[in-house]
Amino acid sequence: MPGNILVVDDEAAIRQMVCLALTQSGYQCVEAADVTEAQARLREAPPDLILLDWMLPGVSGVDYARRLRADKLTRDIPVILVTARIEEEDKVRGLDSGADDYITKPFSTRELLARIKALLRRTAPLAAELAVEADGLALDPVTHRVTARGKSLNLGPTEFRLLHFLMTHPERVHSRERLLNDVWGDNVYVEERTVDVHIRRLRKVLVDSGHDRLIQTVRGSGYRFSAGQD
Amino acid sequence: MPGNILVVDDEAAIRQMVCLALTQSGYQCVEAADVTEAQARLREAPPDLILLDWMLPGVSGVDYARRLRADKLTRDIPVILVTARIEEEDKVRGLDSGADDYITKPFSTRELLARIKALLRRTAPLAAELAVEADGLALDPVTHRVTARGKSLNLGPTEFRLLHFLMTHPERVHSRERLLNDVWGDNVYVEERTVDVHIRRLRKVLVDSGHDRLIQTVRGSGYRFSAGQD
DNA sequence: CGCCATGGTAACCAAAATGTCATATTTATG
DNA sequence: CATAAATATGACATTTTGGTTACCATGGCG
Repeated sequence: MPGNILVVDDEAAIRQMVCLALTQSGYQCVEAADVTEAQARLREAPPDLILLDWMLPGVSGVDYARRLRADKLTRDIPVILVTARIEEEDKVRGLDSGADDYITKPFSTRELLARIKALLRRTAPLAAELAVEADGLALDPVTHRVTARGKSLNLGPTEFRLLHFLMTHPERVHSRERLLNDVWGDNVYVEERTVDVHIRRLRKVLVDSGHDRLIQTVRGSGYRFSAGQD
Repeated sequence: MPGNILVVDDEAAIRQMVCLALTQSGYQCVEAADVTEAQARLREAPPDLILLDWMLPGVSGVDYARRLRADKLTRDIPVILVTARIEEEDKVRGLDSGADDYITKPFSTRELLARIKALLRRTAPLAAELAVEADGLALDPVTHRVTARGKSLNLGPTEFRLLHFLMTHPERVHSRERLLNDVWGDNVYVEERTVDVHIRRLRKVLVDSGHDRLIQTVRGSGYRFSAGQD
């Protein structure tokens, strides 16, 4: 369970308050007062999430966020931008700094924790190169291989990506729209029903080992991968 | 569409002014003069947001905010603290108490409305993902699952939305008209009696675990979800 | 160039969901 | 207790949704 959070804020009081709340909730917290310090902490130990103040002395938070995105090493670390005023909220939202979420000051620790939790849950499975396993069904992104109880299966590229996405984001419903975005990629226009067909093809391959039951239809909503019960 | 706001302030004049502004903007407003009264109103019908005066006779607003956070039932209700003056120290203390935002007296209704709107917008998507539980009946919007004491139930889409709405707005009567608006959506025209049928279908699923008793008929008014007694 | 693998779409079918109505049942009230 | 109003219930027709298959387009490759 990842829980390493880097807090970048120039106000010591805020930093401490946030870190207190975070540690009390079971996260590890590392503080940095500015971008330089943040870079140093980053090199020591890459965090699982960065909480970044919008206003920083020297390089602004937004610019730094952009820089984080540009760097291959930090590209995949989710960022929450902390902004000062409500009025700026909309402005910030429009900017493509690459932040994954925003929170406006003053904020409650409750809201902060909720957003951190939500973001980590959304991105945590993004530990992309790791092999996934569920109920005897194993998928290895590196070797590009899928096995069901040791027996190797043969999937097409799209089915592979689809299964990979589902396995790394289990137990939640994914609308066809989301799947198209996340598996097919943005700015790809295909019919939503195409998802059905690929789900079908995927199930077909899995049916021999009985793993097709892991891919569940949620009528009216989409599909879900679940290793647990029905 | 959430819009139920509890206003806690000992000055009747302020309360009334605020409530007037709120109702004119389409919110429902419930008043309370002190913490005791607030608790009573809270039990009747949990609001979607609480506007809380910092200075209150007896228990202070900050302390009360903390207490709201401690209680599982009220934990997720966003709070705006109304303060007379705000200094750095108070700000930190207040943030620590779990309030989500501040507004300093005197304030314009415009600012108040802006903050309320912003806060509701900020917390709505978060709230939409929160799992709800009452008396062994659990509903998780993310996985789209409903379980009664661990046993998973099967609902149709409409029954799911209906139950979700009822569970997130418990302890209050919902007219058929309101339910049609909130569950079916605006600009959908169906007979009011249709609500009865879906209530019926929902109850049918819940009857095995005995949870059907949580959905109560209020003759002449509508339906109510109540985890406590009838 | 023909073959094959892959992916997208359309068409058809089955199942589920939904709205409405007719009828039964309950409840409030005089 | 009779009556009317409100609600519950079951049945039905219709619509929506998803499963499945067939077919076509594309692109790599011998």
